[in-house]
Amino acid sequence: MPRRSSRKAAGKLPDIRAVAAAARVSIATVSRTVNGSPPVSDRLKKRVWQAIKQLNYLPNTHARTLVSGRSRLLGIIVENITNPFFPELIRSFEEIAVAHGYEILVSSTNSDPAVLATCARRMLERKVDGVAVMTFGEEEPVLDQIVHGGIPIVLAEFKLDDPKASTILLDYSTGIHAAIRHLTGLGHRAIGFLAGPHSLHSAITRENDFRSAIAAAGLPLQKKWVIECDHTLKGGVAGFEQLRKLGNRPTAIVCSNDMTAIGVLRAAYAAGLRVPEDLSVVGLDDIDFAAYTLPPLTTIRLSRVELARAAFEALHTQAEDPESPKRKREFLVSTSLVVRGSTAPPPATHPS
Amino acid sequence: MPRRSSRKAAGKLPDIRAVAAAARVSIATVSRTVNGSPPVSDRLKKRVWQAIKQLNYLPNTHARTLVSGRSRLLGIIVENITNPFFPELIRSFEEIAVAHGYEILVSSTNSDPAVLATCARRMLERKVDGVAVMTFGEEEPVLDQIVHGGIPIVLAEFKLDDPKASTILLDYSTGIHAAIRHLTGLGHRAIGFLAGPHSLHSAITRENDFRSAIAAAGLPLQKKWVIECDHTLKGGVAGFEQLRKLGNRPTAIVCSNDMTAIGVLRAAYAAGLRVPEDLSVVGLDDIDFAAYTLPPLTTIRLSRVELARAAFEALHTQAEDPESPKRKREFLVSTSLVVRGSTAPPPATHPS
DNA sequence: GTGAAAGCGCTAACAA
DNA sequence: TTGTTAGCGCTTTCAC
Repeated sequence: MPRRSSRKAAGKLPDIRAVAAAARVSIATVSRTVNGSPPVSDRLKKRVWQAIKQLNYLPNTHARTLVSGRSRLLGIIVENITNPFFPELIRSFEEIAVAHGYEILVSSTNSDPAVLATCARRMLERKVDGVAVMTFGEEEPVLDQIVHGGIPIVLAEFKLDDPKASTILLDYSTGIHAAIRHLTGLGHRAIGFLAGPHSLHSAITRENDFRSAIAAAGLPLQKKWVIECDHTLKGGVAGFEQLRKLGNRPTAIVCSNDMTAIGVLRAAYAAGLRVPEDLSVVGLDDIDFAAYTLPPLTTIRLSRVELARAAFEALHTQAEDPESPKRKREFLVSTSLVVRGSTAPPPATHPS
Repeated sequence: MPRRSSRKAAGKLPDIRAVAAAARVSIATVSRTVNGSPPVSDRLKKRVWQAIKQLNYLPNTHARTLVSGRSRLLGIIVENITNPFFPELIRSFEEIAVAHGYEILVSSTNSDPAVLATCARRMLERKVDGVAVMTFGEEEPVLDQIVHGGIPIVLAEFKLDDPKASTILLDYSTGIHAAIRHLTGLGHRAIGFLAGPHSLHSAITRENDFRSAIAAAGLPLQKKWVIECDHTLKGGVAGFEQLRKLGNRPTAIVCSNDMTAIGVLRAAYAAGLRVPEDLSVVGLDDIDFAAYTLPPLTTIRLSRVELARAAFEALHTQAEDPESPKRKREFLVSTSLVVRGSTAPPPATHPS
């Protein structure tokens, strides 16, 4: 086995001492070189890098973390990894994090507070440098744990009164108002809303924004046209069924998220209704899939990239520069309407 | 601030020494208690747990890893997290891992060997206890690095000649043969195949299995009906377009994965063709979404749960019990046909 | 059963 | 500029 690693006792990975020995310098010099800490001469630097390459040395992050107190690990806790919105968010977050030399730890709570507690514990044990809590729910009590662990935290739609906490505000209003204007412009006056579970802040905010947009459009709000669903595809199917059972159903439906809207598409098809000719449907999120439903979904885009970027920035600046007084504590991510094929003028015949 | 943590100097998290002091025992006893190592009397055990609870103590995993050499961290490298198959796989893998007290590190290579190399390096630095490589591609050279790092590894569809390596074999053949039998049973004789990128082992295996299934059915293979796509939805759209340009197109199309099949559904709709009346479509994977396409997709199921379970088992047994001679080195995950709405008898009129 | 003490591999003071 | 050394928080011999 003519491998470079055969020089040392087999089975043992090279450590900083091995590198120091090979480069004939002290371990401090190796450490400095690896970390780019200033005072190292080019001559030694070169010798060290050569030894590192030769031995195939990789620094042990655990040892590093132990002494430096920084793990370069970031946690992200999402509500439900089954909803495509979240993998997309995680992916953006990971890309940014890895580009900055961080690793990420992912957890999905499935909206279960007990699971959230476990997640928080796991993050604390692994000494993450920050946690992004993207659950959009009722989380205050458990989060306490993280905050008291002294770890930077960033939340979506939730303010925590702690210097280590930041908040990302989601401006659903802009997108939802645009959607309603789009619909009324098309001639719709009967507009329903399939809401998310009321246990989520975001769901309530979205519903409220819908109500105010309807009011702003001068439309009366039909109470039974606002139905609480659960942000899943199945929930959307069920919600639409409920709406259909009503004597008069709306000609357009706005949904609290895309999965719900896709459920409506599905249920409408099963009921023999054509979208958008017989029924207009609007989603919210603009998951990747939305462009490929049949018909392509008109939806309110909530950029995962922006959200991930804001979350990372909040954590990163807090971790790097905790004292900075000018550190941003609040971030705003906006929404916008994407018009595709699931909306059209209402049928000419009066709706029943 | 009447918090339990106020007893110690603020700002500092309780460590094992603090617990030992509070329980009036040595740190060794605390360690033994936490780890469930045998010789600790119930009396002391109780005192220790009480102190732990009281101080809200969490062991530092990095310190633990440093001394024990085990990180309880498992890596999973996937080909493309954008394909819903992979988030679903990751999720299963995570569930199993967390249930066993492991944490996971996720990486997506996007089929780029350079990224794979980076991933491998990241995993090595974090001292993972094992890596599941679910890229289904050409990876031998880089993987060397992991193997030489002495870390257990499990690959999909790829055998590595190393005692630390295991393999998961995918039995596509069963499912694909079942699909062809289903199609011929329906009356189809003109069957096309939209393959995956030839850079992936799995894509080639799937294509070969298709060819042999066609032969087994006694059908002639139309060469131009086998088209290389790229396992994406867009690729499926393009592949179908190509097929449609042919004078005579097949009455049924089997796709190398579900995303491709969904692309075909989409493209067929755009072309004014009805599925399954005018065209039958079969996918492969059975991603969660497949049940909700319009129409629901008939597909060959490749269980993510089984795959994840096999991957975890391979890594876990190898990590826990490396010497065991009876350790399984090969795992088999099978496939099966799920008949839904995208397949039906071919149109009565002869295909052009 | 329990405790004292020796490190795991590394960074950061402090000296030189 | 470089080297020496003292831990980071924990597990694990080894004595008691």
